[in-house]
Amino acid sequence: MRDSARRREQPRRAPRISDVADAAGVSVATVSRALSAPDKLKPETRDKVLAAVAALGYTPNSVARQLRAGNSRLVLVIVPQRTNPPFFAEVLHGIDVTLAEAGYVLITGYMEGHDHDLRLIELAASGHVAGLLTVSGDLPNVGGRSILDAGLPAVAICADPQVAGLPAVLLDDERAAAMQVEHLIALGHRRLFYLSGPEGNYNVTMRQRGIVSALEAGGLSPEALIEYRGDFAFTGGISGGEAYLALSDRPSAVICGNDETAIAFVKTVRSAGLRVPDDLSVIGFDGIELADFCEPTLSTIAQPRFELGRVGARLLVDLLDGNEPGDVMPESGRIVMQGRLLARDSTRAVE
Amino acid sequence: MRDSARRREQPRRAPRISDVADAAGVSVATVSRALSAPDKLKPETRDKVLAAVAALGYTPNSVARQLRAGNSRLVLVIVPQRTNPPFFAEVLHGIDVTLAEAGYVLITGYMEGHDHDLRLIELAASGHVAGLLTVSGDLPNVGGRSILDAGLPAVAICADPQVAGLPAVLLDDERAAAMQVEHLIALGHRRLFYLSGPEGNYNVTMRQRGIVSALEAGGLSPEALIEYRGDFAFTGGISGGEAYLALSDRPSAVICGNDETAIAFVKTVRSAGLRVPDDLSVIGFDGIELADFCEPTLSTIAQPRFELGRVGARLLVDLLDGNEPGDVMPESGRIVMQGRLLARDSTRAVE
DNA sequence: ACAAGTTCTGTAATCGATTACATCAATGGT
DNA sequence: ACCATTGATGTAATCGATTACAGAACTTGT
Repeated sequence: MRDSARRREQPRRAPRISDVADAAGVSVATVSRALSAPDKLKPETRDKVLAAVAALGYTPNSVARQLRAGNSRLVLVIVPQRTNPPFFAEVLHGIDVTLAEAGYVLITGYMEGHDHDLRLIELAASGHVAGLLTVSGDLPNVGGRSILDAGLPAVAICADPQVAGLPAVLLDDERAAAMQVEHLIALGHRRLFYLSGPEGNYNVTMRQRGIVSALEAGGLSPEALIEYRGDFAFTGGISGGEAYLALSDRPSAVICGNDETAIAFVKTVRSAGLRVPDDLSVIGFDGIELADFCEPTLSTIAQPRFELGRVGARLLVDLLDGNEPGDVMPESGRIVMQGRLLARDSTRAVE
Repeated sequence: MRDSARRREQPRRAPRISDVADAAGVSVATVSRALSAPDKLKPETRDKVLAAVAALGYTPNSVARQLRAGNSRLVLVIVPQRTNPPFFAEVLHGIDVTLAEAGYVLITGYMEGHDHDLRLIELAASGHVAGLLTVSGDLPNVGGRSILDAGLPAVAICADPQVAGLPAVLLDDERAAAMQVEHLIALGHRRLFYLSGPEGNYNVTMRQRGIVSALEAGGLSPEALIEYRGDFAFTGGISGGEAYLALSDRPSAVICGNDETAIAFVKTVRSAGLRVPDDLSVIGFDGIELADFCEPTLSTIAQPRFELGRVGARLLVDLLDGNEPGDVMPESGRIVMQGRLLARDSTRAVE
């Protein structure tokens, strides 16, 4: 069977409800009811209509339906472009599965640049979209016009809930970062190199707090930590590695902002002849699959990526269903999940 | 400034064109013209209307516009879920950038399972979407109903163009796989282990051909190749590694279907005490960033991932603009791009 | 000052589906 | 046998924008 031929048989224009009505010899109202409230029709009428629907291959035009109903089944998800795909892919998977269960479809809006973002702002304001999820701390904002101005129900996932005042599903970044430090202190490390992320980033700020308080709790002074700003990407791992190598008195352990950064860091210091974990311990963050396949296997903090996406999407669906925020989430406006330490080969006790 | 307060000031309902008309003291037609054909209005009328638009924060409802105009600015992109995120992320980036330039918005449809796919089929048939891109060889097809039945303009990227008869943008998989073999033969390898992908997959089939012909051209018999079916994921690399280890007489080189598989394969055989490239050479496929950060750095075939997405999206946009396929692409219906060998540390000449 | 032509703006039809209300038929009660 | 009630279906308004056409206002030429 040649598919190209099959497609040519398709009518040039998609069948409308009136085409079905004509074919079945009923009114458009009856067709509409046959599809949305079959019980209200006499069985024989219903069957006649459904037969015509099947014969014509009719699918209701959802644009018209949406205009009339005033609501949409589309959810816009804002994602950072080109950053940490293995992490976001899994969060998106949780989102996608959950939205699908609730009958929503996902529009992915990559944060990219100004003109690009403007399109997303207009999309949100244009009535096409029912709600908004953001997995990015930065939100489209062009010329003082924010994507939030559209007033759509919105939920932040792993992103700063403060700026926007949005309900949020978050990792307990503070605790998770403290776990990194505690793990290293427990192994006897006394001086740490911290390869962090961009200034102003919510996750970075929260983790900073956790690190500081864990240092204190572990009896170390703030000077025990040398910080270097990275970017959550491979590039930051390389420059961070170079910065580490340039130190005259190198700390024995390194905390990385995410796994990709950690992997690039390890690669960089190894090329310079250092051995991990013999010469230094390295711990990552995120728990992407790959962290278990690199050399040495990477100790890290696993985030419940799928669950973060799932719970965030569920929350949005609840809000779209008309529930009040107070009914579906804690007073604080936040649902907080915990990271989990995966101690592997890249961290080791000091001799 | 408290954003939550700002949002509360928003009118409960988005302003309509008639609200603007009232505010400006003109008819709805004039408002519409002020936005779409400003030259046709007396400058003072136009300014009055635009002032009202700005004052109310009016954005045209694109659902109504779409219903009237009969066309949409949404493109549905079908992507495999949970497979090789680093690869697809970059292809998607090329697609997204290109669609954005042309004023389109991307809906990501992950291939997942039956109910999930049914939603995508209905989305395509519902008039919501202008066109279709697929980066997946499998297309949503539930109960004999295919997403292609909607008759949308569609383009395949890196995916089987045969089944669907779609215009396609492809990597020359046959040539690329031949390059893998040629590289290994040039290094003196005479027996190869081939960790391939799922049976029936277009890329797998084409590469198979390239491998066979390159073996022949290199003077090797087909028996020089031992094939093991993987899955383009980490798991396939592990099971493939175990299969390799179980061989009594192991080939000196291994060809992998993609980089993630190769990385997991390397990890597996190393845990068993084998050294790469001392004991065996391994070559991957795709050229994801990570391939240059693992240990040892991975020889691979780089795909022009961004360009594949870009060219595919451009082609779809041309078709949506009403161009005939013959005007914007070769007679064959295919645009073919070449891979590039990246020879790194995981492959080495036999002694 | 008036006809003819421009220029500008308003009225109303339209896109395709949903649904309140109207209408008509069938049923049951007395 | 007739009225009231229920059930089934049709008619037409509606969602919010665009645009063909109509009509008003304003020029210009004679």
